[in-house]
Amino acid sequence: MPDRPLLVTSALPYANGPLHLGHLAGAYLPADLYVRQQRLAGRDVVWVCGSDEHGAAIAIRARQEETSPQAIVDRYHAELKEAFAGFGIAFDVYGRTTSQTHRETSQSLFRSIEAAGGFVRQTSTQLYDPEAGLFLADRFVVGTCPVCGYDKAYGDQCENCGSTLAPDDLIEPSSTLSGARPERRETTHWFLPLGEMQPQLAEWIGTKEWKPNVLGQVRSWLDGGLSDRAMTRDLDWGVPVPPGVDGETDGKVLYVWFDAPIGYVSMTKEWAEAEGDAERWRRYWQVHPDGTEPELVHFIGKDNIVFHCLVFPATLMAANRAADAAGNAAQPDRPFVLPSNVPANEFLNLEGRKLSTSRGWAVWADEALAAFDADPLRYALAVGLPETKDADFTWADFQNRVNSELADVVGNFCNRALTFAERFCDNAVPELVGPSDADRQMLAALAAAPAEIGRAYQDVRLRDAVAQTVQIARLGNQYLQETEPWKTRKTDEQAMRNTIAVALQVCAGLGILLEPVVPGVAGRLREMLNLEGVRSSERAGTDGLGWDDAGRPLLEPGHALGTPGILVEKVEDEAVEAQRELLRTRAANASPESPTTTASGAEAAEPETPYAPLADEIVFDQFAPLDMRVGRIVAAEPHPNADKLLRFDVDLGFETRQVLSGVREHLAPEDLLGQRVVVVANLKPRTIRGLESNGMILFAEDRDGRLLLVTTDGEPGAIVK
RNA sequence: CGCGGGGUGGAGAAGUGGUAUCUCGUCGGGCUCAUAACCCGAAGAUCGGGGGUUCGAAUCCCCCCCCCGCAACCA
Repeated sequence: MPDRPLLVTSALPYANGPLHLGHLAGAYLPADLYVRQQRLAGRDVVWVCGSDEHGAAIAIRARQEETSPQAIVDRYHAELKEAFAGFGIAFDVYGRTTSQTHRETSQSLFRSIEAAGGFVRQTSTQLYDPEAGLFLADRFVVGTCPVCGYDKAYGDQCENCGSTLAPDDLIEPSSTLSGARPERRETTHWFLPLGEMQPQLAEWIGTKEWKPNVLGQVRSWLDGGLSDRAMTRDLDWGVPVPPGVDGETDGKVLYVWFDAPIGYVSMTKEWAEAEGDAERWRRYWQVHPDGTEPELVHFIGKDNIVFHCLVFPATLMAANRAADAAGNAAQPDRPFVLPSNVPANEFLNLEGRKLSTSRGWAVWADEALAAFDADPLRYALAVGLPETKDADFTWADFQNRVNSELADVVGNFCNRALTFAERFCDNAVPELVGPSDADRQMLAALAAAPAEIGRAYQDVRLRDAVAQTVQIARLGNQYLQETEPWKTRKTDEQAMRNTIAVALQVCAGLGILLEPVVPGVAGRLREMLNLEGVRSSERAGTDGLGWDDAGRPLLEPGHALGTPGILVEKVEDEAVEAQRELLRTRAANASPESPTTTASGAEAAEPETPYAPLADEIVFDQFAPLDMRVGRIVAAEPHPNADKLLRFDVDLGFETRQVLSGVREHLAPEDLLGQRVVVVANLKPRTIRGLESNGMILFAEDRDGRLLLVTTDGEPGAIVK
């Protein structure tokens, strides 16, 4: 069973931002640990990843920054690749979805599914921006509300009066992208008929023994009933819908969630080409002619579960069905395998708070690597992986784990054995003669380690695997304490030599067992031991000493050792304090909670986001209908039935009324109490999730999305004009 | 009654019917080969709360509370 070829994937990072510790802990470090161990164990494994470079978010961002999407993805692809390399994340290939191979692969898959009737086409009318040359989502259309005359109503609804609108209802509609007047055009998209495929998917999922968080999520989707999903978009950035399929393909691209997972396939192809055997990718993706199935494992964060457990498998099923239907004898294609495991991780918090890149609450990979080696970071993340629930990364914890476990237990144990050998055994491995019970027990524990720890890796219980590895060094320390070579040196020299011989064998074993977690440390340890011939954990192979060899004595008697030294440096207080300070500073500059006044806050770094363009000119008659009043907030509390809403009682002088506002994630109720704010008082009341909102409180929104109160000294009820 | 995951000594975790385990931290002791490291011992948990099933419940059933994610909502 371990002989089945293994393909591992890590979620493709989206190429519009840099890498942070949360990403690493979710889909990359776990996969790296898993894959390195499998490679050491001699497994035939390929690990693919790459940048996801398509999608509307990148296209829109390029427009806003007045640059090309290609320029954005080029920049972040290079950054991501470098950050991964810095952390020792050893993919076999790191590709990108803008590559030619990927375009061909995803188009060809699309075409064959389409040809076999695997898609359903559905037509609808949508607004089209003739200037920008693309279709617009409703919210990218603004215009004047036919109900209240508000001039910045969106295509789906008016934020002023609450009317639900269709883009067609707007007076003077314009595109937020180009300002052009949108046209109505018909558009047809290709849908994957998930509803129809549900029985197949359910049957397939039913046989799985995946993590509870994954299965729970998937079952929930199935119970709710799957609906068909569009696999194409009207956009000018992405893999074009292949020409030649039945239907209008102009201006249409594949939906990112259709093309990105196929990236796993295309990147495997690119890997195979680089290996000099272009057809070799099939070995890891398709059922072999002899019937053996490769294993496919997706490492992802919990936010990607539905795509990897339902949508992508459905795509592969559709492709397999298409291959069957084609019945093309000339090119009989073998079926794709479906994922055998999807070990999705939960999320990593930072210092007790959720990560938030916009609020500066994140540890960026390059910053962390500027301050620390990759290994200590890898270790601390690995022992605190969010495997079963969200985990918290703190710098205090990082320092503590690295110092008291990696340095004190592992590093110091090796240092004890090596320096003792240097001082009292001529820096060579003594011969084991007439071992004691303690010696035998220590060697037995070492012998059992590879299988036991290997099982933890195999089951993707990575925290456990790492803890068990450290446990070997802990046993080593106990063993040294028990056998007391510093005493037997004077009373029973052979006993001392036996102790050192055994301790050194344990070190040698650790030189392999530590490799998946802290490859740099493991390499240095092997150098100090002068232990050569261990196979690489960075690419698959069977040459040299492997995982299972870690359990047996690897050092011959008389073997000359290298130069002992400090194996793991401690993390100094100042270093972690500097990181905490960095985080604090950045968060203070970005945090909406920080009570900085306008005066002192003005010194803060200016965000790079451009100002929103000025809206179209209006005439006084359009402004006049608004009746705005000063109101004093006399009660503020969360909406009982909505996560983002606050409920206010506002005293308008002549009456007190209830107003709802979607600011819960920006502002704390207690900070708002007693404030005098500006209220749009003649807005038509509307009920939202069970409570009526009678007016609208005005807020100022910064360019980075922060909300601030618009306050005034006026008395409640005062007219604002 | 939206859906899913989780709540175990100060912190982080293991434990799916039979004396509550491990790591860190704390306190006490020991050792000196070693990175003020290591080893031994102790204190510390009525396993989120309440009911129930059982000879026996952290574990099974019911109700409730809290945290995280998804969905909804953001006048």
